[in-house]
Amino acid sequence: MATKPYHHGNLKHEFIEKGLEYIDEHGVESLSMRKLAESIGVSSAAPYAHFKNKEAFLDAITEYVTESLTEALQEAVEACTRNQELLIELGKAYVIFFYENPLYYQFLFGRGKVDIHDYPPFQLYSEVAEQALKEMHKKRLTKATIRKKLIAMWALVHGLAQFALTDGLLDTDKLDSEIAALLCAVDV
Amino acid sequence: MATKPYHHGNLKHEFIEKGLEYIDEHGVESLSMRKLAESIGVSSAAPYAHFKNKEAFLDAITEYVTESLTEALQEAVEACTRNQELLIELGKAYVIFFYENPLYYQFLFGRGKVDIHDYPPFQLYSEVAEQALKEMHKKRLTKATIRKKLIAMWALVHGLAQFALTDGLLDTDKLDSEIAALLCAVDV
DNA sequence: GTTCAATCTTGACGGTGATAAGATTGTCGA
DNA sequence: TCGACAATCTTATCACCGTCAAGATTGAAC
Repeated sequence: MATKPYHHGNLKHEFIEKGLEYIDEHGVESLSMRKLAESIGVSSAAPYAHFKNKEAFLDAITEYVTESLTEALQEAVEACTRNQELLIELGKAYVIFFYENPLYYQFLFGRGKVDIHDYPPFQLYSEVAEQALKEMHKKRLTKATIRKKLIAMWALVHGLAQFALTDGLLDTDKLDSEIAALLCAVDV
Repeated sequence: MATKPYHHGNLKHEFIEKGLEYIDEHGVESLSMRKLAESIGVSSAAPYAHFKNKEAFLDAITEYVTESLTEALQEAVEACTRNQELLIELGKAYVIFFYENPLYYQFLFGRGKVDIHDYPPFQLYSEVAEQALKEMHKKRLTKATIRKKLIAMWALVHGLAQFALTDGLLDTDKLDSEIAALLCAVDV
């Protein structure tokens, strides 16, 4: 029989993976390093060779979730060509990401670790949306106007994500058209 | 010298008050029932005569914060008469509430306990805003349109509150006009 | 004044994050 | 090939946490 090796080999990665899974299922509140370690079959002190402490571990997961979200947005960008569509598709991708993983929203924004200034999803959104806005309005917009529209659109999308967590508020069958209609309320 | 009485007399209230204070200063993450009990000068098991467990205690604080927010909105309503102003003042009150107590935002929405369907601030906002919208448009709006506008406005305001937590994104000197300008981006 | 329920203390339990000390192993240069 | 070294893991332990059971203290009601 194959006894398990003393060195796991990929413990850091498996910890993040299992942590992600746990948060997705039960939320971060009841997550413990010890339970995670046990479920992997490793001692309770093992993770501390890879993460300074629990907070650093959760930071690593935050980074992972943020990357996933950025990728989802990136895919939305690549999947469409027209500028008007682009803004809507970006918003949809953002809302749907959290609609499909409601506990990620709590995890991400409940820890107060997201600094908008250094938040890749917002950076990607800003660049893409700014470009689209400029093309749509043929460069007639001032910087201040663009900034205002960007913040308004992003805030709307981010707020909608919170709504998406509550059942029944957004019609899930028509999530696409719902979001499109709402985004159109902002005069872009 | 006056020895402290065996019965505190108002422990439940003081616990909520101290808990609120602690969350406002340090956030909910490091809050412990024991520390709170000690700071009040009572044994660690004392609070459990008033709260079933820690979660129930935090629920009580949630209720308190929610009430405070509702009152802030109510004051904003009473302080202005014109309908156009009303929508903006409501939004401002909401954003400023969390701008002044950033950790409340994390506490409230990081626990996943806020059910929009039973969230007094949203109910108040909905009633007031719906009334204002109807008067402004002389009853020409369909129910679907009103619903759409309500959700859009609320989502925008709620998203802005998240922004307000990040320094520098909203110009704090001109918070009033900033919010007004952003809300005007929604075609109300 | 007795009784009773509410309130508080003491003491304990299992679970948690974290650290120190030591065991095990892969790696890399001599 | 071998020996050192660093990385990784275990064991044992610590202080802290939420929570409960048992009992002490008290105000209020009869």
